[in-house]
Amino acid sequence: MKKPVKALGDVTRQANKKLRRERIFNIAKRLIAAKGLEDFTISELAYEAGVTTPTIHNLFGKKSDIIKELVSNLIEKMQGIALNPPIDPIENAKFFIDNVVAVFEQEGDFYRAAFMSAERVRLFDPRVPDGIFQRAQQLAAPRKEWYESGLFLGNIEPSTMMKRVHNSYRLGRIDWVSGYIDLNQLRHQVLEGMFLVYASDASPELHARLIEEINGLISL
Amino acid sequence: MKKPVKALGDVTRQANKKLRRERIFNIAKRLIAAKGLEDFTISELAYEAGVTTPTIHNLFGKKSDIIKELVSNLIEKMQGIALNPPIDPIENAKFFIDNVVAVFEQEGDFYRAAFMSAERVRLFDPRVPDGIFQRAQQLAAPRKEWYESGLFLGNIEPSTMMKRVHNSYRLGRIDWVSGYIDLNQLRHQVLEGMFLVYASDASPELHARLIEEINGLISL
DNA sequence: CAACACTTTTTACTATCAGTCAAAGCTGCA
DNA sequence: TGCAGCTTTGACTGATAGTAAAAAGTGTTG
Repeated sequence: MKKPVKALGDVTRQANKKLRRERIFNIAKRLIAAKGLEDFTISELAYEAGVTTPTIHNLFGKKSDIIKELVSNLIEKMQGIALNPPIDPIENAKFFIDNVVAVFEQEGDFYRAAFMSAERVRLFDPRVPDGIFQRAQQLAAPRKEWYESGLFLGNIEPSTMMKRVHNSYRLGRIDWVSGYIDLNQLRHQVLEGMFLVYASDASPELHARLIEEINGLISL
Repeated sequence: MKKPVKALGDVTRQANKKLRRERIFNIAKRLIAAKGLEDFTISELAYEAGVTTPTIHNLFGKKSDIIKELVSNLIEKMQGIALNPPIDPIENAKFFIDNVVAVFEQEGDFYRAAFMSAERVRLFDPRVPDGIFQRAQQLAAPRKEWYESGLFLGNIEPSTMMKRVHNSYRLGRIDWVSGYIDLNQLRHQVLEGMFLVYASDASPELHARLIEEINGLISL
């Protein structure tokens, strides 16, 4: 029985492979973002990358593996968002969506491709306990301080508020990924949705501020 | 020059053809609803229908024509909706969603397949003025009476309320079509969303009633 | 710098998909 | 029953994902 032996130049080879892989992966992102998942073909990717199709399969596995990889990159990046949000609900909402928009703006192609892929593989299935959906939803939960300080009246279940806030973001994102709205409209739509949800259980003071914010959005 | 001559038995033939077509079209709906547009193949449809693929093409044209037909059927059905909704906002919301659920329940396969197809061909693009989206959105507009009678305070633009109400329905429908939620959950989710939007601009009396309704939903 | 050992790419292939065409088969009526 | 025209089918094309094994390439070491 022979031990399997690593190639002598394995470290260098792996590094090179990673570079090649990265170069092709970026082309894949661009193609998926530009044409959608349906019209993204391995053969076109191979052509654009100047290699043949088996090379793509060698580097990435199946087509669905490319999609999976996009998705896992997405999850990684999304976990870096929204770490130190402001205390005020209105500022909090703005902080959240501004962060999201900034991230999307930087790598729009990638995010649109990744979200398309994610929907396709049902990554955001809300029925999975502890799945991505559940965790993302938690981020939308109203803070305890908002109830303690009387900003929120507490007549509506916090979990209900959370779901509705998350839904505002979710639909906005779907519309953006579908190409129906741009990032400005995304920001507008998500903020409007969040403010309206907050307004449904806000103290008179907060309610007045929210109304002002909502009406201010329209004029933009 | 010969006149093209209709077959002698043309009337009977056309009637039979319509029956065959309908039978296969129903199988197509079932397959699309069950597996999604991506995994719906002409060959499987042919196999399920007990014919060969050219027959499918003869009866329906291209695969995209089947999708188009689903979409045009959907448009037709949606135009037939002539509602006579109750005056009270809460009853109005329930009336709306109960109607929707009843319709979806009756022909679930068709509606899921048709909505998938509609998304695919961007039928619901909100940017098209006077498109389906815009017209559907109008149905969600709050009534003038609600402002005149003081049920709604009028601090938030009616058009804003309309958009948010419509969005509640829209996301619920997307989740149902995607298979994430069933019709009961759809009803729950859409009502919760509509009530929360209403609550953001409701008079104290209406607000109290809405809170009760929202909290009543949870226990179901 | 040449030879080796292993990696990487490619050539050539299979299977499945949508879609086409002309020939064979069938149907409804006289 | 015979036939005109409709309907289905066998046999095909071209595009797609994916695979196996031969060919080409690469980093290291003597």
